[in-house]
Amino acid sequence: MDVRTICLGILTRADATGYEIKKRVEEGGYRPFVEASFGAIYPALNKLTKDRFVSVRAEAQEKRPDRKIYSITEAGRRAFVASLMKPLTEDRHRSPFAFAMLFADLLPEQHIAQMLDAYIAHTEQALAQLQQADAKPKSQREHFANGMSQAAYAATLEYLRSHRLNGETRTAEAAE
Amino acid sequence: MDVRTICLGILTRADATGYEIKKRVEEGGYRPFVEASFGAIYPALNKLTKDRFVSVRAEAQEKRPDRKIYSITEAGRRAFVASLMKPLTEDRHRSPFAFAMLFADLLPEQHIAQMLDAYIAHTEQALAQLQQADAKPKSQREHFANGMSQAAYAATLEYLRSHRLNGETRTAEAAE
DNA sequence: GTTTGCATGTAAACGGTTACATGATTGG
DNA sequence: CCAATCATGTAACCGTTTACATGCAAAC
Repeated sequence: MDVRTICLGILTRADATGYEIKKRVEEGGYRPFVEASFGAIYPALNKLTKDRFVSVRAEAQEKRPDRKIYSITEAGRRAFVASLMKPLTEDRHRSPFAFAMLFADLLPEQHIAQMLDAYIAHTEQALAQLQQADAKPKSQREHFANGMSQAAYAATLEYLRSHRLNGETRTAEAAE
Repeated sequence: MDVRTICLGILTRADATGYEIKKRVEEGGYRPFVEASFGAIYPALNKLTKDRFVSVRAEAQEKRPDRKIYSITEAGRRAFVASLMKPLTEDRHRSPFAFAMLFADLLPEQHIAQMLDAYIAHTEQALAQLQQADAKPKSQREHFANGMSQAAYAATLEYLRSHRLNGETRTAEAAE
């Protein structure tokens, strides 16, 4: 999902500025499977405006840049739906942690333990954020998508917790 | 994990040509959390050679380009371990499917069903591949990393299967 | 008094993908 | 007969990240 499509999606829910779009991507139900930085969002919004997929109205502010509030147009809605309808690209799950684990035999035992702790903590956080987002009233579909992510995170956590000590024990045995 | 690091990792296991590195990334335990294309691998190997992290020996072949067999050097091993030791970047899970599901209310019911079926089939395949890779003798660590991915996939599948019909029923009710 | 939040934008650099070029061999 | 496998490599292009520029106000 490129940033243009992400922007269109967010704008189907409500009008927003570039700044607000970033916030919405970070919070709630969009994370963890989409991302967008300012450097990508602002140019994307300009291109969408040129293409007439969104319209802008500026709101003057004192001592601050004007708020540029974007709304999706009918053409934008059609383009967005069209992009969801055409065959989706595959999920891409890049995990430096999992990759590192494959080579854990090259790493000090202590460091592996730290990495595991950090990863578990991080996954717990992500899960908590998803649960929080889920608490707010949502459409059934959003609930569904959120639940899918929660299921994956919860299973990962359970696996890590139950295999952590085992792994250490086995390594200790192997060291004898 | 950039392609250079991925190449180094593969080469810690065994010498390989660029072509073989690609194959090993696609098969077995590396998928689904790493990827690398030829257009990335060959330049990466050239850079690694320049940096003395790998060495090459060419094997002449008739009617085919020479096989260039790469070996990791001591310096390469150290660089690889160092890159695993420094703070890892976060996992990035980009899921066009999950994103599309968030906006499923904009899509025809039939199309959603198709997307779900395709995604379930795809996830089943990925899980099967992981289980297959796991059947071959592996180090404990590789088994651990593989198991983590399997747990996540299995949980996702279970979730999708158990919520699929519910989703359809609810939608049918909502349509009345 | 420093950090965070608000608010927009540009430009250079980066890493990677896609398509192309070349071409014999084997298997369906 | 066509597709896939083996085998390397280049070049154009793409989207994105990162760093920079600007600057007030409120909260801690």
